[in-house]
Amino acid sequence: MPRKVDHRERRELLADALMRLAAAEGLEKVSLRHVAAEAGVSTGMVQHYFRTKDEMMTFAYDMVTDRILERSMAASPPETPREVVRSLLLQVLPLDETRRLENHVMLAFLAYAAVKPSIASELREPAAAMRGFLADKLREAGAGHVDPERAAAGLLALVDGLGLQVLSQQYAEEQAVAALDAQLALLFGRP
Amino acid sequence: MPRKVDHRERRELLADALMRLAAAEGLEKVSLRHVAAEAGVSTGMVQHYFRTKDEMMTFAYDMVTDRILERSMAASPPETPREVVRSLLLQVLPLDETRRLENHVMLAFLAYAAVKPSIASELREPAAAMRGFLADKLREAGAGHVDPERAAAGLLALVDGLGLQVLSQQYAEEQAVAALDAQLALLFGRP
DNA sequence: ACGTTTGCAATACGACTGCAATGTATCGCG
DNA sequence: CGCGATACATTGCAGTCGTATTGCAAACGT
Repeated sequence: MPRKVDHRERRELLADALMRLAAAEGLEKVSLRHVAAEAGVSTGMVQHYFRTKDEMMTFAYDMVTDRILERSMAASPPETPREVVRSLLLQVLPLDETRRLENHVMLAFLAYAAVKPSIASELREPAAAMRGFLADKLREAGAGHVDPERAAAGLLALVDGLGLQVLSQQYAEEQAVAALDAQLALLFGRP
Repeated sequence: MPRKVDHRERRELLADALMRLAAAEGLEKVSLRHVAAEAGVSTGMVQHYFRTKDEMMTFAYDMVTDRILERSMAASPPETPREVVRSLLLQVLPLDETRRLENHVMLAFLAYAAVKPSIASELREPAAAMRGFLADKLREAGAGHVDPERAAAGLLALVDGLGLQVLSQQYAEEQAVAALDAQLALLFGRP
């Protein structure tokens, strides 16, 4: 049995347990032992697949960003640029359980990255990519009277902030969607 | 000597040490001993003024929110509603060292509150107050074509998101200010 | 067939944690 | 002048943490 395991699969199993734990009890409760218990395995196995805790953490973070991008690309049949922009931004908001989990992990990692410059740099590249993609779509949509780059950055900051407020239960999900749509209406005009 | 100490003052001294620690090394490094060391006192004294760690944490959080509100109220000579709005929102962005510290603490607490409903509820009230205040100013300014409540919520989410990105070094300070001004221009028209 | 590698379990270690208990010095008050 | 309350300091405890070490069974290469 031992030789025949998929490394990637095991690591994702453990990272999923980590996410559940982080979303339910906070990042501070994430320890090798707790992750092992949540996943129903021994702590030794966790150590086998992640040599250090930091390795486990960054793997989980990378997994989350990958999944968000993946999902954003997936659910996009040929639509107008405006619809693409909206559906992408909706993928970032915590509107269902998986996205809630992802937002929790992202938030925890952002708080961590705010203090560890090494993590912060790793985080900068995918964010810039997404901003560029958004800006292109905005240009296509021809929201002529605003700078696309700035508008893209503003939209991303907006959904980040909205996600923050939804997670901390200051704001309901529908209100967040409404706020996003209001901003899109401001940029594009009424649909 | 013992009887003649100002309780509030001592607690703020300790909370300041906590903030410095949280901003420099992350919330996870905040422990009774570290706070004591940072403040240059014994851990016993910390225990004397905060019976539990949670008590210390919530005090620090309350202190931060109080200071932000205080500062927002203070630096407001009679101005146009638009200027009031802008200066208030600028008070939230991490544009100098004290505000950077405060943003760090707020971020860490938000991540914490996303998991502890009890903290989240304590956090909801001042946020709603600020939103209401902002909405009033927007009404005064007569940005007629948008719902003031929604615009206020959107602006707060925007500065939250911008703060997040500035802290995690994805975005420079001037860019954040520019993004805010762009949004204000969108709402109010060119100054 | 067999030794090496891989997958995992169990345990031990030193550092650190929040917290309680205890001791001691200093003040206000009767 | 006492005497209780306040303001600390010191120490100890039970627990958790990340990590290193060791052990062992199963699969593979030869």
